[in-house]
This record gives sequence, C-alpha cells and structure tokens, in this order.
Amino acid sequence: MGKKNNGYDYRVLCALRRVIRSVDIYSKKLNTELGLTTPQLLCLHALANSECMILSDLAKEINLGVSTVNGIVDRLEAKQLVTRKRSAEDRRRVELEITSCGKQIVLKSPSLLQDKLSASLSRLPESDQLAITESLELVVKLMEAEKVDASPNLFPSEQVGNNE
Amino acid sequence: MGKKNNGYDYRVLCALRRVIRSVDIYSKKLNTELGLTTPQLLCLHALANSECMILSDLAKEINLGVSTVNGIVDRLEAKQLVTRKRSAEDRRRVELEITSCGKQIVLKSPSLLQDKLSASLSRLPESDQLAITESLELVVKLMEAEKVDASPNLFPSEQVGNNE
DNA sequence: TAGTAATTATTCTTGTACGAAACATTCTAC
DNA sequence: GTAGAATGTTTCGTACAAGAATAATTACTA
Repeated sequence: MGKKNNGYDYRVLCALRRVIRSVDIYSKKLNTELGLTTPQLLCLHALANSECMILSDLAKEINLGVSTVNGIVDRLEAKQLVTRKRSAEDRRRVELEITSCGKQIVLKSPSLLQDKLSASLSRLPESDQLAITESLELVVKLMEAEKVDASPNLFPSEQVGNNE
Repeated sequence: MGKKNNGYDYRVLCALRRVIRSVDIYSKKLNTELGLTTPQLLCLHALANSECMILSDLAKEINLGVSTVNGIVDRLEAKQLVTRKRSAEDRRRVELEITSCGKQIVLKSPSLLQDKLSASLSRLPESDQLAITESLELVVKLMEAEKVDASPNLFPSEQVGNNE
C-alpha cells in the first residue's frame, strides 16, 4: 500500500504536526498572559452558553474525553471560575455552573482561534477561506473515519472510497 | 476586531481541535498495538535517516522542543531502540544512535500518517490532494506567524497582510 | 589564567489527553 | 426488595509538550 505517494503524505503529516504544535504553543501563551489555556477557555465558553451542564455533556460539546475534561474543570474550579454541585434529583450527576467571574472572562476573550490566524484568514478572499475550511473539515472526516475501523459501512454516503 | 466572521473562525477552530484529537488517538492506538507512539516513531525515523544526531538536532528535525524530545528519547532508550553516548570531542554533546532493533522497527512501519487518511487521500484526485496539502501548509504558515509576534517585520515577503 | 559567556542536556512543574478501573447512584428485572 | 445493569464521576497511570531552572562542559576574552 502507498507505494506511489507523490510526497503529499509527508507534507500532510508534517503540516499536521506543526499545526498541533502551534495550537499548543498558543495555548501556553494564553496561559501565561491571562491565566487560562485554550481548552479551559473552550469549557468556559461552553458553560456560558448553556445553563447547567454536567461533565459528560461538556466533554461531548468540546470533543474531548471525560477524564480530560474532568482535569480541566478541576483547574477552572480551583480558579473559582466554575462550581460543581451535586444534583438533588439524581445524585450521580454533578452540575457545572460558571461563576460571574467566569462570565466576565468569557466576555473579555471573544476569539479562541489564534488572533493572527483569524485576522489573516478574514483578509483572504472568501473563496480561499471556504477552501481552507473545507479542506480542514475533509481532513477531519478522513481522520475520524479511522476510529470506526471495525464498522466501516455505517455511513456509506459519508465515505470517500475505502475498498481496495 | 473580528466583528464579521462568516463562521469560518469557529469551523476552523473546531476542525483544528478535532484534528489534534484524532492524531492523539491514533498515536495511542499505535502505542497499544506496537508499543510505540507517533512521536517516538518520528524520532526513530529521523535517527534512522542520519547517523549520529544529538538531541537538539533531533528536536529541530521533528519540530519539537528539546525538553519534550528528551522525554521521548528516554522512553526509546528504555525500550532499547536508541542509545545515548557522550561525545569524546565535546563532552557536552550526547550522541544518539538507533540500535539494530530500532532499525528493524523503522523498516516495518513505513507510514506514519494515519493509514486510512493516507489511503483515502491517495484516492482523491491529484488536484484535491494538492489543494488539501496547500491549505494545510497555508494554515501552518499563518499560525506560525503568530509566534514572531514581537517582530512582525522580519520576513515581509512571507507575510499575509497584518496591519489594521 | 581567571572569569564570563555560550552550548548542551537534564530535571522540574504545569497542563493537556487518553483508557481503565474504582466508586457512587439510579434504574430494571425478577 | 435485591441483584445487577446502566449511568455518571473521579482517580490512576502513561505519554506528550512546553518553559524555567540547573548543571556540565567548552569557548572566549580581558
């Protein structure tokens, strides 16, 4: 497999890893500057947009695992930006609520995308913006198809041609 | 800033985070299946391709920080896939060398890009492959421009239009 | 030659990120 | 009602990933 590669493989892999690194570095920059990382801000935004979420909802919302989000919420709670409260009706559930302090931060940090990336992007012709967005989303689709390895025929209309 | 967003901002952000997650999950899948993660394999490949690297070279090669790569090499060394040896001429330097066992693994794992992504990609029309690759690389360029925040005029020819 | 600067690697702390397992609670059969 | 399935959270272990601080060695320089 993959004997004729055109070099795209390597370029894509390299680009992906550099994207990952950039996102991480930006997140750390945010953390030193305003004390919150990107995932933390993502959680905060999600909690600001809907009252009374529980952990598993939040995890689904921001596309991360429950155990990961648990740690993030721990840190947000330590910073007193969210609170945990056991539900009265169902005591398994832990309701997450953003504090007023958390809300203020959300209001003050509108863009979660890299500032410059966002600005540069918005200055490109609309057709380019669309092309980039759709390329990214296609890559996501192709990558996430990997996960459902065992059941490749669930959404045939969504597929790209997978049979050797 | 960013008052008119067209929604691309959010879509790009979302796609980026899902890409990151997919890469991470794939790396973990590799780790359970063959005992090595993607970064570990990347290091191994880099070391296979050039004799006698030192840590900082390797870090530069795979686009990661020195301290990060140090940990990766720790794990590779524990698995006896690479060796560390202090240089005789310059005893600050630690020469990294891949073992024969490590070389065999490199030979057996040709594709570091997600298998399915790679396969799906290669089945798209060449023009699409090119478009995706170039979109990704453009995103990388825009993101990495973020890092040189303090000195935005170093490489004017490389820039995209940055002045408000 | 002594002292300082530069290079290189390592250690430390923080923060994702995951799955597996432990735990608590509720729901469902029986 | 009680056993066990289902749901939900938390803890634990591993691995990345970064920067900051430290240490070791070499290079430079006054």
